[in-house]
Amino acid sequence: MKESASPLVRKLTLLMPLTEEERATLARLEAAVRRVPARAGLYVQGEPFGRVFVVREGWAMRCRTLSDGRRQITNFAIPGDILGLYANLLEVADHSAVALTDMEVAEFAPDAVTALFRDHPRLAVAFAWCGAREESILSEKASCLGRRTALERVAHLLLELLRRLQAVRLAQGDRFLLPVNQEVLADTLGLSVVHVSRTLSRLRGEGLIETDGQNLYLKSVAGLAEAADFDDLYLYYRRMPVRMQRQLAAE
Amino acid sequence: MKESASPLVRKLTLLMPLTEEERATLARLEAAVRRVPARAGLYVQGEPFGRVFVVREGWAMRCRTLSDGRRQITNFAIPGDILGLYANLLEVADHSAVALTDMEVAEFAPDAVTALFRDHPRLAVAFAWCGAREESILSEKASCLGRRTALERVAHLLLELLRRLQAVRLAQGDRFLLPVNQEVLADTLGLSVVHVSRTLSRLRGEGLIETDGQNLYLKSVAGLAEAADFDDLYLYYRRMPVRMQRQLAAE
DNA sequence: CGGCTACTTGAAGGATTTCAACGTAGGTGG
DNA sequence: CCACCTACGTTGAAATCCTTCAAGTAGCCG
Repeated sequence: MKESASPLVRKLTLLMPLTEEERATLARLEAAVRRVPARAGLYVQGEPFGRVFVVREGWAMRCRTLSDGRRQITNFAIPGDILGLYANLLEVADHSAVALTDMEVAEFAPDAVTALFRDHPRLAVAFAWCGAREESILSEKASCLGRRTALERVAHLLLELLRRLQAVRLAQGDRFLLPVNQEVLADTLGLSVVHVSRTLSRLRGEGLIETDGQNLYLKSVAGLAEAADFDDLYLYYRRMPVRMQRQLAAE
Repeated sequence: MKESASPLVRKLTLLMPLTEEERATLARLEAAVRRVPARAGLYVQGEPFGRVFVVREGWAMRCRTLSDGRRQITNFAIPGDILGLYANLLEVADHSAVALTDMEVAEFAPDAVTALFRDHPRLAVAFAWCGAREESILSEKASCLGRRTALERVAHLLLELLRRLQAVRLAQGDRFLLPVNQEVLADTLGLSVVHVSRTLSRLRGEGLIETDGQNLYLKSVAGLAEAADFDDLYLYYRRMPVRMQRQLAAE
């Protein structure tokens, strides 16, 4: 793989080797690139979806807002992630996507996804895999919010982000940049800002992490994994089942 | 629609009208029917998925278990729901599916899903819609677990179940049978059994619900919706976007 | 320097959990 | 037919985790 490959290509390559033609198809899909400033909305809960986005640079969040302003961030989107994959299926968005940093995104019409499913079965599977993975991450988030303590949730989130960033080569060893403030973390973790601050202090105190502004260093990945009961199975970083690969090759 | 239509057909019909041929295809898919006793596992976290299931009768749950036994139920499966839709994409299951009651399920090989996607684009969209909806329900669950109080969570769950059961005609007005004990509710809601009991009492005390064993009567759907900040947008009970329908008709 | 935002810390309060006891209903076996 | 057992729901009291309120600090920028 070329070092210049897009984050999406890097991510999908973990799933299955891509042919030159498939790379070219993805490159065409990612041809229309746009910059999005921090805090801009990509799509908004209750309004039509509009377009599909592939994150190439920067972070976004997907969130739901209650009528009194309480907010739950359901997932972060990092480079390589797709936003609005189901735009074709829904009249209006069931959640919002908002840029957390300045971003570079590729955007295309939802119809392009339909065309991809029709003309490129292997890429269709890769996209379906992205959707399945999204669902699995959401599932794991539910088990964090419902059944893990504050300390476990924070440790779990940091490990998840590390693994996901490593997959698209955006971590430096066990270090990465977390470009969000503690209010955003609180809304991700289902905690108050104050308690996020305390919990991070505690992780620092136990020697599990170090922080320097937004720079994070997971000093003991093993210790964090133990503290969080973390198992990365749900992130799907395994090859596609062999049976599936054979089936696709036959087409 | 014939009254004898399967719950899956009833559910998909809400999305788009199905042709006779599509109904026949679904009937073939649901041909191999099997009974599953309560407490049996359909697939198990960490083990290969095996087969895909369509619930025809009875309830199941999808859940994740932490290593110390804590459990989060991520969703209930009721008649018309599909379990293991992504079986093809994953080597092993990221969660378990367990029967909550005696069930009747249709089962088929994951390859049948692949074939369906290849040969029946409209049904493929309908299945993708099921997946998208599953993700949306999970998202809403996250916002319940992370940002709603116990009372709101319980009210929200009851309303969600009512709407979903109504969609497959398994509710009697605002009454339905909830075939689970409070321990299961607790693991769904991210609460303790004791607090579920107290919260249900409170809803009864406020005249919002009545219970008689497992029979539930939502006395004031409006009151519950207000208490829960419930908006059924996330359940996707809207027709497919017109644009999408046109696109498919053209094929 | 003042004013903003973000983070931290202490103290008090509240929501929920845990522990424990009790009641009821259904099922089983003597 | 009754005694016993188990599963489930309820209720009270104490404990805990987390939130809220409040104040203080640090960094940044005009």
